Amino acid sequence: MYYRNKNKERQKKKAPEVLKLSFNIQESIKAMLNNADKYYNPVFCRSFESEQGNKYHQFHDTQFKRKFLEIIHGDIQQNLAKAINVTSKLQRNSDIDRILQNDYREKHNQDAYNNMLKLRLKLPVYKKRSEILQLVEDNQVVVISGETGCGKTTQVAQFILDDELEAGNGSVTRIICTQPRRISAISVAERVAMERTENLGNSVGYQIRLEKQLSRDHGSILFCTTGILLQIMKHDPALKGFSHVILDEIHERTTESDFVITLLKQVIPKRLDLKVLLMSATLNAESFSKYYNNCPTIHIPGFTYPVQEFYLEDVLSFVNYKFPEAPPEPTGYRKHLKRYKEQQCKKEEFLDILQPYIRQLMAEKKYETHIIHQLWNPNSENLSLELIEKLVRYICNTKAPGAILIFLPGMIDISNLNKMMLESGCYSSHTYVIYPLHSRMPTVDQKLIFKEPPHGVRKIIIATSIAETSITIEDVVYVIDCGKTKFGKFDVSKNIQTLEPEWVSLANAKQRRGRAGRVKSGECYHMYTKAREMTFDHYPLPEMLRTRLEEVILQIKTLQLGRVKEFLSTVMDPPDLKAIDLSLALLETLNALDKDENLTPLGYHLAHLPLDPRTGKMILWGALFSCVEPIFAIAASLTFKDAFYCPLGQEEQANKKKLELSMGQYSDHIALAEALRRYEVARRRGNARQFCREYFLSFNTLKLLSEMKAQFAQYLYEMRFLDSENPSHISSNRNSDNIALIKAIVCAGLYPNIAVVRRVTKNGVVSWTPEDGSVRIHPSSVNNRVSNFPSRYLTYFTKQRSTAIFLHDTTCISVPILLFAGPNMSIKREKGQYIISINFSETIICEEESAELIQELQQALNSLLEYKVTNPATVSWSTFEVNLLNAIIELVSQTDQELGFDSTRENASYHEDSTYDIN
DNA sequence: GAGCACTGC
Repeated sequence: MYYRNKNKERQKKKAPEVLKLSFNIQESIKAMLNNADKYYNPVFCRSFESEQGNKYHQFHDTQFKRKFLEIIHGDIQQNLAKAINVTSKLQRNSDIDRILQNDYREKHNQDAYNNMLKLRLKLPVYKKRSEILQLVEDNQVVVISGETGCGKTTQVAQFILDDELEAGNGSVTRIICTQPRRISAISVAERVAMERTENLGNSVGYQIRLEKQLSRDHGSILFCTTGILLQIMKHDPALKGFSHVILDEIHERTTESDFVITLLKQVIPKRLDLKVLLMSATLNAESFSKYYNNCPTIHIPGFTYPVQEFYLEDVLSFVNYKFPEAPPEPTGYRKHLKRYKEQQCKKEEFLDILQPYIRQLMAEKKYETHIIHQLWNPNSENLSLELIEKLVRYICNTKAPGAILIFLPGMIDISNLNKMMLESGCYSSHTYVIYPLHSRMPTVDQKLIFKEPPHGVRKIIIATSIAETSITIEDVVYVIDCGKTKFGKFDVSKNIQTLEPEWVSLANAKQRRGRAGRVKSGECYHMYTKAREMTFDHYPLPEMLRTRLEEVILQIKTLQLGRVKEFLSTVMDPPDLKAIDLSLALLETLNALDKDENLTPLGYHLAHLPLDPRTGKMILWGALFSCVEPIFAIAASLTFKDAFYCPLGQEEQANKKKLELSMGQYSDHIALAEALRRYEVARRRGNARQFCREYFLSFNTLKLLSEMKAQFAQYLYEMRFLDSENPSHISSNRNSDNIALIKAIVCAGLYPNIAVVRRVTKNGVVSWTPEDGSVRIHPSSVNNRVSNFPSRYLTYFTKQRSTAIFLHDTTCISVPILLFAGPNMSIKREKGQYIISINFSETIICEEESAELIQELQQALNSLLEYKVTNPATVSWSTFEVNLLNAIIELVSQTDQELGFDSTRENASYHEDSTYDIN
């Protein structure tokens, strides 16, 4: 009874407020809308029937109209057929042939070149040179399989180039070679240029996003990321600019390389003179050959030093360790019951797989009984940092000098092991250096980690899978592989991204082992049994099967590859139809595709921006509303990565600094914008590095983000959505200091990603979304420890299920902002009041006239956006358009101040420290 | 109280 009363009381307190716009705002919206009738009705709200009967919005701009209709009505087969007849840059020119031939022959007289050649001759791949060249000569597609250290990445393109130069075919030879990572594209290009005793930009070049050193047009090799090749194919689908395409590391099965492989299958029959080389690790080379009608495969042996392997059973004989006993029986709670069931499942699997093996070990009597006893314990399959620490100590005490590399699943584990080691007192800084290595930790940007430590000091690196391929530390001799890795997936049935630890694949395990044998023979300690290894998958799941497909679909549409499902059924491992449907539905909601899967004008722009479609929409709004700096900064941070480090042991200080950057706005997004703004101010003053240290930010990331902002501005300028290609230009930043507006645009871009705050607990904030029910705010969000929110609504970009469903980045938004952002709200009249529901279980009660005005404002704004994307142009800040935008600005700003958000800047501003190019 | 790793004319 007491609780019921208390509850009632609570409900009373929560009696819904009725939203009413202030008189002034109502008047100005009315005046504006009256004006609007005259202005926009004939222009905005009419559609026209195109020749094909499809419904499109009215075009004025003929240039955009031409481009757009071309994409809508074209198809790849026609384009390829057309492209074949176009004369390419690669025209035979006997003068060039002769010059390049002499130039190449000349090299053999240089000592430097010949010294490099001596080294190259030692690579295993060199023994197969003539065989590879013959295969390429005889076949259009060849698969080259080879292990690390065989030299294929640096040599194969050179074999082809040198062969053609020598044969006098320089003018018609141009090789493009893709790499999955930016760093490798650059470093391979640099290495190859060095081997040819040239500077970059001659016969060797590279191109990655925001950075290039192109090679000459004839007789050359261009190393680039796979994404760049895809971009090239958008305007040169037949790849007329190239004679050879080499795709390296395709066994990694990135979405991009899988996509390119599928696309090339259509290009090959039309361009019989194009040679394609697919380079892969040995493990799955066969499947690529199969995919290309059993094209020939050539295998190249690798060269690495031998690595001795140990498994859990061996490790237990080196160190004395007891796994904790099995967990207690379940209690009645449902939550625990679920976990208990999971554990039972695991236990059964454990017994099925491992029992026979343990019996065999017993029979062989190779291991002592106490070890066998440990293996019987199902907890031996769980990650034990204690055991790993004991093993590290064992290696340090009994083995020869050499760096130790430890693979762990994630940040928490790295942090815990690091702490454990420091607190044990066994790793004095005179004899040990310990580096945690994670993409979000400051050590990734340090060069120190690659250096050999002073004599008598042992280097210990505690890393995630980042040290498998992305970061190579040469002097590693001992590898400890915990056997697990965190894996991002997309749960189709629940429509949610997940991140959970899983057993690695054999390919990962092999790669980890190989890290121990780069400079001399090494040792690898697997923290799982030989039996467990037998259950590992051969390879990780291809990326295309574990991510959302919006961007892939937009690519399919701009490349005019036809129906999405039809095309995706031709990739090597086609994604789930349900996953395709979910992404198609979202693109339709965003108005990027129409009901028939056709690209809309908005979709056309989103497909051309190097951004996720939601953040793409955000930057279009940012351009229209003239608040480019903060919005572009937020969009770049969300799709690329944010610059905030997680510094071990200083997490609290880092969180405080982030809170400071959020400027009392209850918003991670504002903190992202502010971080980049202050970085740019600091850079102009010459103290950017110091600023980054003080605020626990990554200098490298901020630098890239800043450049990305400029790239967005360039595209939008070319499309005429902006008046300047400089993102700092005053004309693009009239409203950059209006924080309420910034939040409104963030919300409009991220909509329908809205959550409602339910309650604040000791352990953080619990919120609610219609799709998932209860969700948590991630501890790294500035909003996780807020006790009193000015509004109950949050917008977010990333939602991910790990130990719970977390919203990683959040912005608290007021009701008017929510109304502005939600494009499909419905207004119902009930008991004399208007109830606005926003595709969302929460309803907002609104005073009648305000409701109508908001709805009309919404419609006018949507028409404006549609009109603008169809007829790209900037807003003329002196006309009706500006009245409409100002009315919206007023609407979203109004209650922000009342709610206690500080909406205007006092100390800091985008207009301070003026660097605007007024001209 | 916690984010494997990549990428884009």
